[in-house]
Amino acid sequence: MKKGKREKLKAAGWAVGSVQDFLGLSDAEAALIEVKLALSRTLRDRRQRRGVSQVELAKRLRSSQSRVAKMEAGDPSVSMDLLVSSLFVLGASSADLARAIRA
Amino acid sequence: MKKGKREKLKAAGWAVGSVQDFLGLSDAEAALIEVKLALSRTLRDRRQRRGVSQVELAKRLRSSQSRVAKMEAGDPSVSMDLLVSSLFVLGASSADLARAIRA
DNA sequence: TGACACTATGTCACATCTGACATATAGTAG
DNA sequence: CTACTATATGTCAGATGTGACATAGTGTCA
Repeated sequence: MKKGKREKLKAAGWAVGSVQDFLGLSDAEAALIEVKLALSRTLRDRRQRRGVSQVELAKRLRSSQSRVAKMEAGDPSVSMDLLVSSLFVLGASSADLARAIRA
Repeated sequence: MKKGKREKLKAAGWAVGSVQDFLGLSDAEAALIEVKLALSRTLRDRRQRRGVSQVELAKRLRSSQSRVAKMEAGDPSVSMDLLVSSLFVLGASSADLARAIRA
């Protein structure tokens, strides 16, 4: 799977949909990126609402603050597995997850 | 994150929920596994309904038949990113994805 | 019978993701 | 100013995921 494209995307600093064909992304690639960005936003929102710091969340995940920052920044190096795990660690339910994804 | 636990799980051949504390899975770990298994089932169902073979799906994904088989078998070596990509390649929408997850 | 299509499972080299660490910036309180 | 907390960003060795391949099993059709 391609991944370099998302790097360019971030460099361009535009919304995903608007640069899809400029970057030559397939519909499936673009859809996946959009879902991951939606999870990123949901994660930051949920964490902040709960008054949890990135350091604290990292501890609960047995990860590191820098990785949490990357998750919330929509960094392409972050897997969907990690994003979803983080939401669950913050107490989200499957229904919450489904709601976050439904664009 | 842990992964060996899911191997045991498969070996045991039981439903996820029922062995959660036997394996010492946290709620978040168990929830993630359940979501991935739900995606597996949805993938097989969608692929079959569309009359697409594993070989054909693999071609569209630029992956291989064996990986598609592992996806549908709920193999722990398969990432959520790949499962979701596959659903999108099969024409699923974000709403379809959300529906599959809401277990 | 044999030939064919579909699927399952194991292995492995290589690509990607990961946690940890260093470091920088911004805000706030003393 | 200093000290502290929170967050961002880059790097890298080691862990995990990946496609490709081999091979086996199943069902179907002639």
